[in-house]
Amino acid sequence: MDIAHLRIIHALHQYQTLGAAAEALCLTQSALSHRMKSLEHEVGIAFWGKQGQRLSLTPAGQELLRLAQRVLPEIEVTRSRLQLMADGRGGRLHIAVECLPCAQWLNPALGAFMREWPDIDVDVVSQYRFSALPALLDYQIDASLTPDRMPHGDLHHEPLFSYPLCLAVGKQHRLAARPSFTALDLAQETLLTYPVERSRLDVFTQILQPAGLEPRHHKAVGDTELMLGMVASGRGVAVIPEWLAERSACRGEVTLLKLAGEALVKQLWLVVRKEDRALAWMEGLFAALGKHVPSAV
Amino acid sequence: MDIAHLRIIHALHQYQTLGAAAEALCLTQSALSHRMKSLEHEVGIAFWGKQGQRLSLTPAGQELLRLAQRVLPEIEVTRSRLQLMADGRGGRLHIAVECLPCAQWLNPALGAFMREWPDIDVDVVSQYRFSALPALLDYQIDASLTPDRMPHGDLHHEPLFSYPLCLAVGKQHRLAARPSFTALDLAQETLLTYPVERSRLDVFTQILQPAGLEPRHHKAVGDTELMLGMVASGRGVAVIPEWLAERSACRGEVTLLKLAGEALVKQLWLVVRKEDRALAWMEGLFAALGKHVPSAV
DNA sequence: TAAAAATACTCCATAGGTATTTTAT
DNA sequence: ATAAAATACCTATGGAGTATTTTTA
Repeated sequence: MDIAHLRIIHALHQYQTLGAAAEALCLTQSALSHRMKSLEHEVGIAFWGKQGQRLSLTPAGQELLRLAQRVLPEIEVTRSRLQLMADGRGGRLHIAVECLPCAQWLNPALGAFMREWPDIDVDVVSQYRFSALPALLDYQIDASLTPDRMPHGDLHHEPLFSYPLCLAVGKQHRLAARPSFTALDLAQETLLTYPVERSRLDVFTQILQPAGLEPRHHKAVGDTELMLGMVASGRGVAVIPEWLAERSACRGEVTLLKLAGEALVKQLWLVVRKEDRALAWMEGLFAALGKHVPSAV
Repeated sequence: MDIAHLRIIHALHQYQTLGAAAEALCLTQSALSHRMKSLEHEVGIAFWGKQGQRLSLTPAGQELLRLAQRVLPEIEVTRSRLQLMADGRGGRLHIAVECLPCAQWLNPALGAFMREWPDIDVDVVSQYRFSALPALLDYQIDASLTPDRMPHGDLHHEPLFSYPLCLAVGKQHRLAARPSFTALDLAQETLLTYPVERSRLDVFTQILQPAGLEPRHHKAVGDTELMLGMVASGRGVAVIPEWLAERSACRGEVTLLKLAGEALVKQLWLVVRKEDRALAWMEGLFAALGKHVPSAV
């Protein structure tokens, strides 16, 4: 049994005569007759009987017709989706986000892209935190938003924007008057971080651990606004991307200090498969994200 | 796009390697590779990428897989149904009933058949009252239960049983003591019939109209039990199949009179397409119905 | 080197065409 | 006589096989 058989039985039902059905299918009456006869021989049952000049479907033919009516529309949907993908107008963009604040920036930035490319199936997923690389290569996701490079010959890293990490402290904090901070300063503080392992927190990997220090206390806070609120009220300090804290700083709720010496600069990347890099809509995505670089940068 | 492509993508997903999938499909690895490549060229998009030795499905491939997962089971169901029909084990038996009392007899009689042939899709329909013949030839129904022959070269008439029509009157009725009745007797009565046109009522076509007579009153009653109840209480008389009234007569609620002269004998037929006549289950149906001939006959 | 997919090349099965016959109005 | 399906017959496409090459772990 083939899709062709379903097309034939469906067209016959629609156009009543084999000739008309054949024309609709860009085939000849003979071809349709042949094809269905072969299936009839294969399964050993007739699909129609001659009712004068008319053909009417036997119960078996009606069974086949029902299958056609269920299945053909689904096939058409898939065909057109594949066509859209092939034309570069449609596609799937499932983005994995590794860092929580990144998602906060990403969502509004995606809005413009989705308006411009309505046929792209856009989704943001936060699973795959550690396995973005294999997930990308395995086509489970189509892009990864991350501050860390994941070098691989089949992957393209699109730079989005770079930004310094800085220390947010409350207005009244003893460090607020200082222009910069050191690892030693942190050792006397209550440090607020996102609730992830230390190995994924730059404060530890880049600042504290190299100096062999520990913060006085360490509290995990899941929400950025909440975290900045705690900083504002003096209940801790936090090392976060400058652009994330900028708004709070403007409102005068917190003060931002750069790291003493060379500032700790991070880079945000969008990692995609090389094969997808040149797609028109992928270029569109890069452009749309480029236009949403945080004003603080 | 073909069912084969869906089978391939499905098997690949299930067995992980093309070789294993090919084995499951009784084909070679080369065949699967070829076939999918040709579809890839046709629609212009790749369905998988090599991930080392492993193949992983691209978004397009996943789209195709989803179609396969939806569609293949439906196709299998239809295939097995057609196979059942071809083997003569399955099939469809939609019976049109023309006369209301016939249906009352039919339903219990079908029970035994359905137990014996569980794969037959049995249904009783009361539409097609006047168009049973074309509906049969057009495969809209598969059998017609009727007291009237409908001669046609492609139809087979299976005789079920014959039965006399008789007049049911109340115990206290003036005719109750008589052994038989005439058309003239009816002219003075309130006649109860089923709510259908006169041309389909034997009382009129066979008895009253030949004698050029009319009943005093004529009331239509849809339900047999109700009708016999009205007869029992003297509110009318009814000409009905003897086997239908037999139960009430036994209970002494009504008295049955034969038509004077030669009794009016009817025959119940099951009309089916000649091509279906020899099917094993059709023979089974005839046998099952034969065993349910009303005891009164 | 082993295991897998892709490719080159060949073959033949069959889908589909043309022309004709059959069937029904 | 017309309109439709079935059939006979032919052709060529393309699906599937074997053998080989390429890729990767």
